[in-house]
Amino acid sequence: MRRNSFRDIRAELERRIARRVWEPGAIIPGEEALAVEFGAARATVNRALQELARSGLVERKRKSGTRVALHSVRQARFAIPLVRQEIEQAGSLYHYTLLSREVRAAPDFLRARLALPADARVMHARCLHTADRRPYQYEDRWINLSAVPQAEKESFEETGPNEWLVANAPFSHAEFVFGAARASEEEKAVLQLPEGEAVFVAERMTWLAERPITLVRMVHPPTHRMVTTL
Amino acid sequence: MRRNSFRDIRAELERRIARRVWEPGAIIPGEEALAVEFGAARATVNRALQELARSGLVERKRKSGTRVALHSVRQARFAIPLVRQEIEQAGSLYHYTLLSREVRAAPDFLRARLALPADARVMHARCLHTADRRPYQYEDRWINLSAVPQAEKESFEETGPNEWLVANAPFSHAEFVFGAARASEEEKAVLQLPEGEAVFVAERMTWLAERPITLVRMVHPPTHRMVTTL
DNA sequence: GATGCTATTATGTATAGACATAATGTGTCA
DNA sequence: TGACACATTATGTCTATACATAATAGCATC
Repeated sequence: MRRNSFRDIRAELERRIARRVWEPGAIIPGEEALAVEFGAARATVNRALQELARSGLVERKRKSGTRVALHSVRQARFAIPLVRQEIEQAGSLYHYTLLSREVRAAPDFLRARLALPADARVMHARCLHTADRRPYQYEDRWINLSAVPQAEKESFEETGPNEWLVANAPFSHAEFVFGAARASEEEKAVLQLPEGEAVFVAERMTWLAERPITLVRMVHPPTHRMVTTL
Repeated sequence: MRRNSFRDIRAELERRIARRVWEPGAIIPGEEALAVEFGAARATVNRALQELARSGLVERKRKSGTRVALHSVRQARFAIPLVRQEIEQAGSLYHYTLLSREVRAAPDFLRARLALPADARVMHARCLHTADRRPYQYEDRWINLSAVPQAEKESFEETGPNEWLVANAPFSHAEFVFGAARASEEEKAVLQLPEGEAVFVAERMTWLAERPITLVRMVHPPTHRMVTTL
């Protein structure tokens, strides 16, 4: 019969926001008042409110207080699966091919995007992932060798850099960019697309504690769909 | 010169994982031991570790302890802003135009996707959202009038159905689909795109407690980027 | 009236101590 | 040997208290 766990408090606050007990934009009672109401410590209420703030349901500002977000800018989650898993879960046959692998100085665009020093050495790998022998994803990857020096010893003939990095170079922070584009000549050739076809492009940059790890551009045929639920 | 804030501790733990002080899969010292090491309370260390666990960098289990995650299969979140906010936050001028509005029987494809009965009546609205007078998003929306009957009274001349629905029809469940495609004739005309251009397509279906509310197809020019961080 | 200091206030964070809970190990008994 | 109760242990959570910090309002000053 405990009503004072931070989960219970969070759930009750969510309920009140959903039922419009507190209108969007309205200021809700302070931590102290809620603590009294729920018979809990302020720290417990604080935890509940912090989680609501993180999920975007409320906005908090010192001195001002906590208010229900105006346009509940809700957040959706999507999983970041390995290509292999994604394909095998769909019941298809996965196959990986390394197209090229090269160690070189970082090109300017890469240095700019990952904030690398002028003399940075990187690995550039291009790969193709197929599902049932049909092109599924063209992977164009850059790895910062000063952050992941062991990568230089890897051939990536059997295992792709994606799987290798997941197992050997954890990351703490990532940035994703999704978009559409017309297929470049190279993409058209690798993915076996007709002239002028559209492609779905996902780019990912990852860092581990401020150190840039990798930038990858993943290009899919236009049949590809990224699905997520809320 | 305090090194005992939970942020400092979290950062230091991230650093050690990054530098392989603790290998992936290895068990790291317990909260008590870390608290002594950092000269902080156990609760502070706990908070740091919980955040690392939430971001997927470590896995925690009672009694067993905390270990560095092997395959950090992770989830990213992305915000779902209103188009207007998205545009205004970028410092651009937002403008909305209703292209068409029609009440009709649900077409077959819609009945299939939203599981509507044969006699379902729906509203079909087509809108254009511009940023600095340039086409930004073409919105093709279907609203289930049996779930949201008040929508029939709305003209949607001034306020778009998106904003109206957010304020008037809460949803409990949603499904998102993202993809790329070649612009259709209609999309090409509305978004003023050259022949054969690619478009970024986002579709959203929402339900309120099993009742389908709306299906919307949002089409963007290929310059559009959906960005999210982790 | 504009500027800048100061008090106030709500949230943010840290702490010690306590108890809860889940997973694991261990010993007992049939 | 196997089932089951019990002890152990690391994480999970709550409390009360204290102080930190950001944002605001009000006052004083120029």
